[in-house]
Amino acid sequence: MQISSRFTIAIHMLTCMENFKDEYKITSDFLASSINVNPVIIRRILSQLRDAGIIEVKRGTGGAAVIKPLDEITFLDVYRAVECIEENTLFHFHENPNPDCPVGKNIHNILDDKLKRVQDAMERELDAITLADVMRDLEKYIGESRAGMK
Amino acid sequence: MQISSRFTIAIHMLTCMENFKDEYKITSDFLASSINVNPVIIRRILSQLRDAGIIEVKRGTGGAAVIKPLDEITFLDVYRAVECIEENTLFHFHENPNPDCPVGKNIHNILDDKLKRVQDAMERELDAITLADVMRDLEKYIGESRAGMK
DNA sequence: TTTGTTGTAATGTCAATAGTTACAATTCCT
DNA sequence: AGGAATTGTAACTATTGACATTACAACAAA
Repeated sequence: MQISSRFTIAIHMLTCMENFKDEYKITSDFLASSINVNPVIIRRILSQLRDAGIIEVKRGTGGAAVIKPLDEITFLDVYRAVECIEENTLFHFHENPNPDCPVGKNIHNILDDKLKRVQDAMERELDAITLADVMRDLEKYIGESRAGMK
Repeated sequence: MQISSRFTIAIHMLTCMENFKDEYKITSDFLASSINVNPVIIRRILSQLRDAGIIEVKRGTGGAAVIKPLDEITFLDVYRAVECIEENTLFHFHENPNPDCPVGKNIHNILDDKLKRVQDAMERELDAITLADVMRDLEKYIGESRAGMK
């Protein structure tokens, strides 16, 4: 099973919001056309990012904007905002191991700390990457394509 | 989205196969009763573990057994055996970013190495845990419950 | 040949993702 | 005040993957 595309869509959205903030009004339609998904998908994720305190969204008049310093928005923040996952549930554990079997009785206790180690390792890495890193790379790519056009 | 329970089931299966290898014939029905899932689920995972070279399964007469040293069976081996995931696909990327947008055009290039870092971190940790660790903990728990019975 | 078992196909149920239409609520502009 | 653009959300559908279940052919040993 994969982590849903909501995560990469959310990163894409934030990158657009930052990159185009001075040129365009950032509406769900605008974002939808860069990402190529339905505007309603975008609005749902906008709400999740807003609830996480990462962006603000203007009703009526429209427009969304990042409200946190980019180097304080980690991939983990975005992951937690859009992925409906509770703590310690990256792995789906089979529900009803047989309590009358010595293995079935103890398997949960045995595995829990090990699975947590794995999830922690992943989240540590997510926490070490920020939107500022993404913007830096974007400018590099855009700069290169400009140079190529000369 | 979560990693499917096939993974914890597979670890449970291997633990049972090792723990009961001298006492019982390890059939899919036997494993199913410890894990509390349908025997057909077990047989499918048995096939995957066999294809990965971790166990052997006897047709006709029945019985499955681990054929690798426990400390050489890592969680990553099991994960790869049962999780139908290709390399670098932990994250589901949205398919059609707009190539006419500077962000849409570059977002894949920008994110790919960062997502790979996250997946690598997770796999490194999975690679550091082996079935031998699980068996060691199991014996500890079983020992304690025996002591408690005195 | 009987028995117990594996391997696998076929089918069903359920949950989550993702797409879409529709529209009330909101806000700005004139 | 009225109109235009936009957000927030409900409702519905389609698709996919997980997991459960029944059924049975293939197989191996007693």
